[in-house]
Amino acid sequence: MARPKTHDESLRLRLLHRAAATVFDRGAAALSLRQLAADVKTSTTAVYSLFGSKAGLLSSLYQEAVRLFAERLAAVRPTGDPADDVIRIGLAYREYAVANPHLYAILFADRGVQCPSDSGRPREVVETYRPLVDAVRRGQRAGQFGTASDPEVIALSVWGMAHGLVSLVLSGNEPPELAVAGCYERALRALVTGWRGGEGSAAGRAAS
Amino acid sequence: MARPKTHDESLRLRLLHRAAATVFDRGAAALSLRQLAADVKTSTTAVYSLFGSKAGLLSSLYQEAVRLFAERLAAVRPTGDPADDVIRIGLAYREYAVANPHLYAILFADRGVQCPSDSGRPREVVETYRPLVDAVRRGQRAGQFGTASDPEVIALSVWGMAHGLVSLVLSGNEPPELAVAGCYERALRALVTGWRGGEGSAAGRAAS
DNA sequence: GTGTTTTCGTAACGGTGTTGTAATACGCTG
DNA sequence: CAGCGTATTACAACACCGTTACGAAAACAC
Repeated sequence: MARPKTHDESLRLRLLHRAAATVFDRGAAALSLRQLAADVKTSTTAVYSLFGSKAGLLSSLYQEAVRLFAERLAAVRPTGDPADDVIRIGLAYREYAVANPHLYAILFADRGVQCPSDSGRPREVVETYRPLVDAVRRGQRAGQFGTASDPEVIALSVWGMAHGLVSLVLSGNEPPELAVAGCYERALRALVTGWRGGEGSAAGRAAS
Repeated sequence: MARPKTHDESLRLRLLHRAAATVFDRGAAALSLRQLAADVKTSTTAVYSLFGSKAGLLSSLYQEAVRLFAERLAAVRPTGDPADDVIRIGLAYREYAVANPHLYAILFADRGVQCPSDSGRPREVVETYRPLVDAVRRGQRAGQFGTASDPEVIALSVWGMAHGLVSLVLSGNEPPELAVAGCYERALRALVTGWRGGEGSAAGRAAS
């Protein structure tokens, strides 16, 4: 009927791959559609016909990053010690973030900054912490965590601590004379220990 | 000697104030120097003679935000229960972040994104967690925390958990069926409890 | 060979931060 | 009081961005 399509799946992958490379080592802000199109020897129109907009391109990149992240966390196989599984998931979390800081930044970027089109759909990052919830649930059944709190709550606290310490490092807000790397695991273990006997045993009940 | 200066301290404050207002409710990305200059009825040159660049302006804004943040955390007066002081500092942390999300975002933004000029100097955010370290130190003396870890390490874990949970909320990565608001304090208390008896009492020593 | 239709590259639009340049407005001098 | 010197400012140009309108290109139908 008309001229043959060159904005096909192959070009889509090439664009995605090149964009991933740029974002990987220079960040999402350093990604220019003009430069990207020139690198892949096409025009900016290709990005718009294949991804809709720059936000759409970043959204596809986001999907890919989340997939890798979920794979990395799911690769932590359960052992007979669920509490230790939680720690190892936390370590894998940190490992991924340190290895791919810019992809990690895309994962946890502000909602407003990115994906203004499909902001209705929930972000899939939250799906990646399912293995953590499962580990906590197994730990509760094994008596390693108190049953006073839902496993989701305990998992969220671990998730928050991992994300917080990793974010401090990646954003350059690490205390100067104190390396997070050296106490990350100890902090996680302290938290796990704190959930053991149910919360609020020592300092609880005062406020709230 | 020449025409009178209008790019003086007064204009500097007006620019800073107007920029703060814009950043406060629309974020740093929505701040345009042209719009800012028009609002204050001057030219963009004023920003460059007073702040050097947009990054310089944001850096001044950063200083201001850090000052407010430090004030808010220092306003938590020590009581006879240091462990509870730690919790209350954590709650104040969250309160500030939720009340001023965009200022909080400036505080913990990527180093690369912002302040490319004065990136040599250490960031002052780390200074704001001094009250937390002090509270932990008092708690150790009172026997509420184990002495196996430096107070800086314990404080950093609390700092990380607060920052992590708050960041998850602000970036829109909160689990859908689970409000952080409802378990934030419980998580902090669990962590404090976990540091009580020295770390690693239950799940320790397995890895590492 | 002409028409039609789909597709794509180019160029333009409105916007940004930044910088070069020319006009301004005063103090000093004659 | 006129005019110069100069510090200081406003304006316009520059290079770049994401996005979009539009005309050219290409393959099929007749």
